[in-house]
Formats: sequence, structure tokens, C-alpha cells
Amino acid sequence: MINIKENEKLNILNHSCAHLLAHALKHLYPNAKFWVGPVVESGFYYDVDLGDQVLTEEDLPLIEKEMKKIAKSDKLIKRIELSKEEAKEMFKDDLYKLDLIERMDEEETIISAYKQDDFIDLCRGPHMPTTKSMKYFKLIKFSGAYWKGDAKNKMLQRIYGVCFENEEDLNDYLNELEEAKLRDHRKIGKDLSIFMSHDLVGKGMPLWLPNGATIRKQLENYIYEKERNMGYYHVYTPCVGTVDLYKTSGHWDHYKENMFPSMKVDEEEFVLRPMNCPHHMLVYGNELHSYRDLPIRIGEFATDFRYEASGAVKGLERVRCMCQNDAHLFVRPDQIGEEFKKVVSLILDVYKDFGLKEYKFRLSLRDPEDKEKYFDDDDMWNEAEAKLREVLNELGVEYFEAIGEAAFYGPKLDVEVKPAVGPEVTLSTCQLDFLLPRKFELTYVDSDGSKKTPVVLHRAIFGTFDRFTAFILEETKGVLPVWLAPIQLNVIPVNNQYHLEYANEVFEELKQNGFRVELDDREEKLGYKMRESVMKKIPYSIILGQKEVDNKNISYRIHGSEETITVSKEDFIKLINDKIKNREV
RNA sequence: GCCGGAAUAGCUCAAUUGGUAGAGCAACUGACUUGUAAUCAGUAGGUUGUGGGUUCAAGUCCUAUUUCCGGCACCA
Repeated sequence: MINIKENEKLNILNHSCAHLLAHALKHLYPNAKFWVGPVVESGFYYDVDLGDQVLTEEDLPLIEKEMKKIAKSDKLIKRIELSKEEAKEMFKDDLYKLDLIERMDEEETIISAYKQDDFIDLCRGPHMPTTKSMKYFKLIKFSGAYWKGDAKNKMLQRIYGVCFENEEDLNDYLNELEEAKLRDHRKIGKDLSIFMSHDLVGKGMPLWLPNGATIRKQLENYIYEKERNMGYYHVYTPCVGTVDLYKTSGHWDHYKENMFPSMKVDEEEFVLRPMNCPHHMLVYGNELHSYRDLPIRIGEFATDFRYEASGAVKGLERVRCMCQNDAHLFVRPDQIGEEFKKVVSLILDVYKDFGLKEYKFRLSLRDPEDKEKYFDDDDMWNEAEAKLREVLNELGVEYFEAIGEAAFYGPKLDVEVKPAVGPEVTLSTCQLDFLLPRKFELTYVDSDGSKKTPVVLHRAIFGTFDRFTAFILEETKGVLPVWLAPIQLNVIPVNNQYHLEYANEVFEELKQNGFRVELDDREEKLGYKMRESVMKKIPYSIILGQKEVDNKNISYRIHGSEETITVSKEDFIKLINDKIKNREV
């Protein structure tokens, strides 16, 4: 999908369209006060204070109509340059604009504004020459948005729109938006019976249905094997811990508002765990470790509970009960680079297996200007950050740096992806932690016999199984590769009376070979069953009629293909096994 | 959490200004015996998310609440 902000022409066009929107709003709501109207990836928006006036769905077409009217009247868009004082005088009744002027750089002596007919707005520009330039636009949606992005401030109303140079581009874009809704994992999840939710279970608590559970099991098996091969040990630890555990880890002080409230049982006070680090710290601490034993890698497919804000939960993507593909790697300081490299390589390896291409690595670093915010060990930070960069460069990974986005306990690498609908989310993560091992007084015996503190890498390749499943459903539009598909093969006899016996035989044989196979023995027409097989996105539909009975072979059709292929049973079994092994469609 | 919207049969949806809930698909029963995206007929299915209220009368209006949706904020 096109990034409008980064397209120079569209950027100016959309920016001008934001002014056009404000202009129209001013006509329709004379008391409207305007905050800012920037261009974003998906178009533009304008934040506006309409007083008590609340916008409704029906208002958008009316606003659009007024915008079209102004556009048609072909007003010149003129740049005006003002001194700071002049600007303050001009906007003296507008608190929002005064605030903007106040916040401008001291250096900035000239402030520009753009005027079109009876509307004037502060703006750096540039803009289109006349309002007539904005012909092909559409207001998309509206919502609330905090003034200055701060939840403590008043909520303004935000109207989103998009503008293109011609009708075709606009329609293409709107179609893309519609198509994105169709591959939303919440829709696919419902259509394909992947997961459900229920009021009685609660918000952000999806229930995985058999189809979803099968997918998840495959993901678990897949990553378990990878991790085992890399020397990970897997554990099971409880979903609860005492409050004292989280006081020791520091979560109670720093993460409490994201945890479910504690519960008292007899003399103990428990919380549902929001993460597994404390448990894994204890597992490490259960034994004495030599410097020779490190790295020690402790993994778990662990269910965690986070009290996510009620407005934040979304399908499988953001939930209150999740299963992390978690592991904690205990390393010596000199092993940070090497171990980090292994994690990044694993991420790349996994993404390749899933055919993922659209993702961004984000390296979150400490803000050197604001060292108080972070765990105090300059050398450790500098060395670790340099090491992470070095590894990423070595692997030739493209990444961007987010200064000041590190956790207070260490720098981290996140992989961000864009879901069908909504803002980017983090999939994989790898976080360095200097602090937690100290809090739990973890040690290893170094070569000189002294006790040293290990460094911990928190890492999750899939992130959570929940979010990864959501993402993979959207990537594949629900058409999963055969190794992941809940139902891999669908056996359809042409006519039950004559072909069911053979179909049963084939069905049993495929089942014996370990495939997830179904037999559609309902008394329905072939066309009817095929339709359902396609809609359920089963990778292989096997059609068995008289020809197949006579020749003891198999005809199959791959999802999305029009072609039917006939092969021997043996060849078919080999084919499917190969596809599974190679993780092909 | 905040602003706004929504909730009707298993699913997708309909129901004039308030007048007592309807269709398609799915399910079930029967007929049909079929070669690649829907065979036909019939049956059953609902305290309209939940609790209050207004009214002669509420799916429709008010109110509380739960869940969902679009954003915002959050995501040490």
C-alpha cells in the first residue's frame, strides 16, 4: 500500500486537502478551533475542537460536499509570512494556534501561514496553488484524539481523509482498504473457525477452536525443534507467582498497572504472571553454574496474563491471556554478541520459512541525554549497544535506530509488522537485561573462581503464538501451507453409492500416513462439496470417482487451481510428505 | 482508560414516523444418485447481548451494564 507521507507530490496534495477540510469545517461549524492537520502514511487528518458539537457518520458526506464546493470555486492558496508578534495578533482568539506559536523555535522569526479565501491557517507549506487541485479525495473516518497526544489533555475530534491526483488512484486505494478488511484475521478467524470469544469468558480472552489449536500446535512443534537444535532447554512453570516474586523482579513497582490484581489464598498473595522472566531466573538459580556452561537457554511456551487497556484488545493480536514463545538466555558479557547473533539468525531463518518479507527491525537504544532513565552502567550500555549494531551490520540486516526507546534494563531489538488493519505491532523481540540477574542474585563461577553475574537475553521469536497466528492468517489470507493447515486433505467421493468404499480406503490410508484428512461422505453433489472445500481453504481436495476406483489412483485439486491432477496413491503420499517437509503450499 | 459507533436465528443481513420479528445460507427430514464453487421440497430454529425505565404498545425511545468495531492513549 502506498505511503502517502513519503510521496512528495501526494504529500503536498494531502496537506493542502487537510486545509481544505479545515476550511469546510469552519464554514459548517463557525466555532471550530483547529489544532494540527498533518500528512500521515494513509493520507491526512485534522484535529479539531468543535465544542459541544459531536460528529456523526452522516456528517462526513456533508463536510465532503462543502469541501468540493470550496475546491470547485478555485480559490488561490496564498503564502503569507508573519513575524511572531503578527502571528500572535492574528490568532489571538485561538488558544490552539497560540500554543503552536509559543512552541516554535526561538530562532524561527518568520512564521508562515496559508490563506485561501476566508480561511487562514498556520503552516510551513508548501501547498498546491489553488483549491481546485483537490478533486479526488475522500473522508475515511473520524475518532477522538487527545490534544498533543497526551491522555491527560482534552480529547479533540480527528477526521481522517485521503486525496489523490486522479479518480482511478483514489478508487484503487479505497478498494485496497476494503480488501484489507477481508484479510483481517478476525474475519478469517471466524470464517474458518480458528478462534471464538465469549462474554462469559471475558474481554481479550479468545478461545482457540480445533482448527486454531491445530495451527498453534504446528507452530509449537516447529519452533520447539528449532530451539532444541540450538541448545535450548524447555521448562514448564506456573502461571501464577507470589507478589513477593514480582517485588523481587521489580515488576510490582514498574509493571503493576499492566497486571491483573492480586488474589489472597490462605496466607499467600498471588498474581497471574504477566511474563516469565522471574520464574526462569529461579530455574537458573536452582543450580550452580560454571562459566563453561554458559550460555544457558531456558525456553517455555508460557501462558501470561496482561491487563491490557480495554480499548486496546484486538482479536488474537492483542489479548489479555496469551502464550509467549519465550526464552531466557543466560550469557557471560563476552558472549552477548555471539548469542544475539544466533537469535537474529533464528528470526531471519523463521521468517524465511514463513515467506515473510514485509517487516522492519527496530533497534531501541538508550537516550544518552537522559541517562537517569536507565540502569546505571555506562560501560555495559556502550559496549552492548555497539555489539548489537555490529551484529546487525555483520548479518547485513536493515534496521533503524530508535533512540530513547530502550527498556530501562537494556537495549532491545524488535521486529515490527503491519497488520491488515491498524497500526504496526511487534512480532519478534530480543531484549538485553543487565538488571534482572542482579535482582535475583544470579551468578556463575568464572575461570578465576570468582562469582560473576550473567547477562540475560529475553527473546521471543514468534512473540506470542496468538499474535503470530493472527499475522500468518493475514499474510496467507487463510490459505495456509499444507504443513500448517488444520485440515490438509479433503477426500470427496463423486457418488457415495459407488465410490464411498474406495474413498474410505483412501481416507484411512492417508490417515495412517499421519495426514490431517477429512472424508466428505454427505449425500451432496460434487459441486456442492467442492465449493465448501474451497471455502474452507483446504489445500488439497481429493476427488474419487469411477475412473479412480478402476485405476486405484487419486485425482486432486490444489486450492486456488482450476486443474485436476491424477496420480497413484504412492506418488500422492510422497508429494504431500515433500510439501510438508519443505513447508510448501 | 478516553471519544464515537454497533449488538436481531449457528452465519450474513432485513424490519416505515414506536404497532408486537423476516429472508438467504447452515441444521434437521424426505426425494434426487450426481465428475470439480450452491439439486428440489418440507420442518424446526428468537424473552432482539443483559438489567432497569418511559408507553396502551419497545428490536425501535431513555438509562445502566457487558462485549465488539474505528481511532486516541497505553504496550517498564
